[in-house]
Amino acid sequence: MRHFPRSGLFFKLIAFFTRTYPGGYKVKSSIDMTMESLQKLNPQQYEAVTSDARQLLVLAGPGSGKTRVLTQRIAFLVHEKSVNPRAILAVTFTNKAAREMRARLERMLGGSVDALWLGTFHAICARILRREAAALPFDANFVIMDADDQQSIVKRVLKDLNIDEKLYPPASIHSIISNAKNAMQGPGDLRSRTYREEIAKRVYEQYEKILRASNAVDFDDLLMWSVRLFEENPPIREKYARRFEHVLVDEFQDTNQAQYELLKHLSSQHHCLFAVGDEDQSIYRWRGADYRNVLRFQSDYPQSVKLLLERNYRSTQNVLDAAQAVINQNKARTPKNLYSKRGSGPLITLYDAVDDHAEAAFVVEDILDRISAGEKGGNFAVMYRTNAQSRLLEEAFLRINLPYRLVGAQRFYGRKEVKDIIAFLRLVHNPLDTVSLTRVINVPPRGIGSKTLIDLNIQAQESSLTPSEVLLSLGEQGERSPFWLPFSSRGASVLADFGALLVNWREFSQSQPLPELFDRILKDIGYKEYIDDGSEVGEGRWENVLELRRLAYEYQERGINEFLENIALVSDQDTVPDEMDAPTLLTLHAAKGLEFSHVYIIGLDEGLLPHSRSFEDPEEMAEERRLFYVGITRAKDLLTLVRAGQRSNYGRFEYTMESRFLEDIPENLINRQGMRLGVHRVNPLSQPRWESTAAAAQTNRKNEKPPEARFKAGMRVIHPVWGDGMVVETRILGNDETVTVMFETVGLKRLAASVARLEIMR
DNA sequence: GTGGCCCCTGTTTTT
DNA sequence: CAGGGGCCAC
Repeated sequence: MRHFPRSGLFFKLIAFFTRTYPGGYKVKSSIDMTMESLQKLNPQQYEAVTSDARQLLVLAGPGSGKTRVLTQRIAFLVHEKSVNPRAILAVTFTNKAAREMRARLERMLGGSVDALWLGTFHAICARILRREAAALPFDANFVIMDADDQQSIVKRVLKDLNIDEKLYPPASIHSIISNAKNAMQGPGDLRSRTYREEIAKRVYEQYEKILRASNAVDFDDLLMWSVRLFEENPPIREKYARRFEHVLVDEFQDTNQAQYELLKHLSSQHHCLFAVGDEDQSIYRWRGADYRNVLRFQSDYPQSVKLLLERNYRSTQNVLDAAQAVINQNKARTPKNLYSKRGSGPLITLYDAVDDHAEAAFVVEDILDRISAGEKGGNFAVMYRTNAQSRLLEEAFLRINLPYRLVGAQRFYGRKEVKDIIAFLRLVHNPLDTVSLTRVINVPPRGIGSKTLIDLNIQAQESSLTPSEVLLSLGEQGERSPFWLPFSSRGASVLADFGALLVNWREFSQSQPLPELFDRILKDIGYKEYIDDGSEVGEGRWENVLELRRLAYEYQERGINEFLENIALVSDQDTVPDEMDAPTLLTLHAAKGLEFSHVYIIGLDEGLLPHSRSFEDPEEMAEERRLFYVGITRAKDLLTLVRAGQRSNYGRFEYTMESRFLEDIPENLINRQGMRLGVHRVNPLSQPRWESTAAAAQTNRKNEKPPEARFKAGMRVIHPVWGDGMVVETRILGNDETVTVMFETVGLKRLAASVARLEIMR
């Protein structure tokens, strides 16, 4: 290894030079953050960043600065090894991580690093496939089918093949297809020893036909086709492999077979592969991730160097001890000894709530108390196993008027109204997209039911066209279209009407920017009237559409293609509103890679965490444990574990058993609170549930229940979270005062005076 | 042939 | 409690 001077003077000196790299790339270093921060690395990190080993495997415990190492490594390569940024490829787990890393690199290197390839596997693959479309069975503006689309394709195929959905659930058939793709298997590679396998194979074949006919790929295809492209086209592979002198991957433990092979292809010329990961944080087995890639890496690259990062910079020792106690129960792992120099810190709280409502109430009240005491809202996170658990939390947050941020792309993009509009846009962009066509052809209802749809498909098939082409012909030529006669007169005219809309939109989109097209579609189909029935729910739906519209605005310059691609590839973490200083609600999966000062993990009950679906399979149980481990290790200072003695699973109340994982945490690290110690304020069984939680929220706020109006319009007030504001309106509702305040930061809010802790300013 | 209504079922995690 | 599918009435 080349010795590398660590003297501060030297670093400051080189900071004044403008360096020129082979290939003409220039970076002007102003303040040399690269070198300055290099000094702050611990010996292991320093070794990882500066090592000359061609293949490096960094096994990094949680909070050990692995992202930092990755970023520094890139900066080091560019700055010290004179590697041209265009010769570097770095793979991150989320788009957000990629964005942040790019920003950090630009700061460190003092210039743009546009030439560096940095993104998720899926985004990188999409980029490659669009570039190399000429060698592929689809063209460059293919659309990407999401999980929903995939499911509906499978359903359609099952219907076409006359297969009973009850016997062969679409989800399970789809997972067979997905697994096959992750293992680089086509329909022909699938075994067919059982009837079930035979079915899956046949569905797979048809499924592929639909994708190709739609000029579409699914998530798994992005990876599979990229690998296949490289396998079957050595010149193309060499082009990329020659370019990428250095390939770096984050979250390596969560790569699947296709991703691993892709990495090997991409680094097949220079063989410089830098992988960072942690077996203990592998939580995506169910989607094909295989932490044994870590072992494969070592046997594929016998020369590779393995480094361990064990020093934790994030958490207190109590948190780490609990985490270790939990993960140590898993066999077959590289033993690590995490240590922190942050001191033992406070005990871990385990709160035993009577039921799920009390669970949510406890969390929210605890957070409110701490925020009121001056803590920043953004320091808090509440984590759970299943998305459904967020609901009670949200209700509790709303009840006490505390803003929160909910993480989850599905939450937004999975909504019907959002999916509808996206489907319209996709259809305009790519009329071959039959999945989208089927989705929206009768939205809002325009008289195109199943019979007409079947006729349309028959017509299309008989003339070897796609349904959209038939539709467009009807739309353009009306009665003169060759397809007019075969339909019933009613069918022909409703189809022609919709076809005409589509024709217009397509023309319109040639000359007009995306937001204009967006508005035009909404107007033409009367979408607002369709979804907004004036109710609160309806208004919410319309607001979602407007939110999507706002997003479309951001893509005015970049265009519809990028808009659709980014929508298809958003990850949950991409949806964290960074600018907002409020507690974060997220699944344990979405929490990977993040950290918070205060972490609450709720639902520590058997069946939820660990989830009941993992009971039979020890491998899955081990993954549940890792998931819990990931959650625990997100906490910097305070960890609070919460469970509920009973919860309403589907409609009915059920008693729960404490999670087995809790037994593994030594008692001396835990401070037990809740039901068992009689801390509960209200007996939930004596009253209706909603009242008990509302009452709990009230009684908890000790004194301030105003007998009469405390506030007046025009008063200046201050809120612990939203800051300064002015009272707009106030009125007495029941035994409480409702105040409407215009805040400088968040605008208009309506608050209950007894709960909101508004302070009047002079 | 379409659309609305009712019943039934079924709950992990997501690029 | 919600979404989807099947059935029945216009």
